[in-house]
Amino acid sequence: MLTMKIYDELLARGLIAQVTDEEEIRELVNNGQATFYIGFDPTADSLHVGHFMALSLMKRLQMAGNRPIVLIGGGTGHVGDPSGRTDLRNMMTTEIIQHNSECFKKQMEKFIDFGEDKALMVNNADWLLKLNYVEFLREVGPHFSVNNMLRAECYKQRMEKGLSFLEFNYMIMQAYDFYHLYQHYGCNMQFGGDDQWSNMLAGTELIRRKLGKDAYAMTIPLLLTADGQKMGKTAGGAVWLDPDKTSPYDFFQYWRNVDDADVLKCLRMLTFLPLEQIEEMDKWEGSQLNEAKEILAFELTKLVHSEEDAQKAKTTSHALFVGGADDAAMPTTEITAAQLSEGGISVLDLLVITGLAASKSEARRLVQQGGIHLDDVKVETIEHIITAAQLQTGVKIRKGKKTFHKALLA
RNA sequence: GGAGAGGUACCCAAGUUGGCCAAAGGGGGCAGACUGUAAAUCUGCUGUCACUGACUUCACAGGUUCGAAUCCUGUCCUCUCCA
Repeated sequence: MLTMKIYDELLARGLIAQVTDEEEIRELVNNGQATFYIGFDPTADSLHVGHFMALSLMKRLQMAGNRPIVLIGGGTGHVGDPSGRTDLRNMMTTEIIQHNSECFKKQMEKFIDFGEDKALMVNNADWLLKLNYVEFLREVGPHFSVNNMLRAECYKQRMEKGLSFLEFNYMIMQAYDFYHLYQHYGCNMQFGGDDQWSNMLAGTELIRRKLGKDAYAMTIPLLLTADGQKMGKTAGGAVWLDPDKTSPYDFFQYWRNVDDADVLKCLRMLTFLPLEQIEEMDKWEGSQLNEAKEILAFELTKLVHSEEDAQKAKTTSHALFVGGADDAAMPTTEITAAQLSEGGISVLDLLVITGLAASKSEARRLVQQGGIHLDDVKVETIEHIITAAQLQTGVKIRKGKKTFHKALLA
């Protein structure tokens, strides 16, 4: 087990979905001879769980001696990838793309070691944005068959809903990226989510046609829940890596609450725990899985935030669910004096201010349905008032079974 | 450019003989029961607010009418076929 090479470890962890040439890739990767890239389009101002999986793959490969290139899609972001989407992406302005790229960069530096030429970060805006249309068309256009492109899975789904020419070009841009990186940085491999498969193949194809050289591609399975949903999505949106967008506690809780059916898969794919240890957990059943979930949550919070944050989140989680005192990591909202009226605040207002309810109507419903507890006492009436004195010491609000929030007087 | 179909709430989708429509149904989400901070199941809720009432919604802007998601005009967008 200890001598397991990286490729087989990836395989064992379920991190390989499709490969262009298994033997070659195994060889390259195991011997640390791959210079590989993964592209990240700056579609938001923070990375999310989906990106995390790619980053952790990158890290694994880097530890095995391979050289990663992080490609920020500052250029492709202007076009928008239609893969895996049923609707048109909104066009982003150049300013937003730049801002997002910066945010990505900061977050990534936490995972990947960019020191001493061990890894590279490039932005395809640097070469894509200055392309000349006609020149570009003549350079790569002849190598793509529209007939073939239309057959690609990623476009098929869009054929019914409509696909604009702008998006149709995304594949070509990405192929060109690979070609560019191959030429300038000796990048011989591309990794990405399974939904990127056609785009990645287009790249290897372009390299073969233009240079007569071989390049490889490998995809990671999409992280799906047992019932086929994309992982890392909540009703409120994505689970972000930015602690200001998703607090370490909430992040911890997200993983603490995954389905039984998904725990082992997540442990294998996302954590760096030794496989032996994970296989051990695979034998666990029933409520014992709760322990596995906690390990999962702890490990991931540690990776994404810090060991300290993970410990805090865990302690708080215990305090809230099994009893205990330390609830330091509970999301907290400070109430200002200006938000009080006559020395207090109504439950409804409080719920809205803390974001536990999106509107007063929702807050009212929550209370009426018995979903709100203040310091473990059920709120019986929508007219309930919380006094300034109570806020002074801090009020623990519980919404439903597992959402906790603290309100404190500023 | 021509012909046709269509744009309804978070998503899908009814509703177009004008009032009984804040708008069926499903999904999702939230809450309650059950539980293991799981799944499945059952129940309720799911536009906003000053909530037994009022207000704003059915692509957008106008119009007809006592009254419009439903009728008329214009605009924008999508799909299908033709070019």
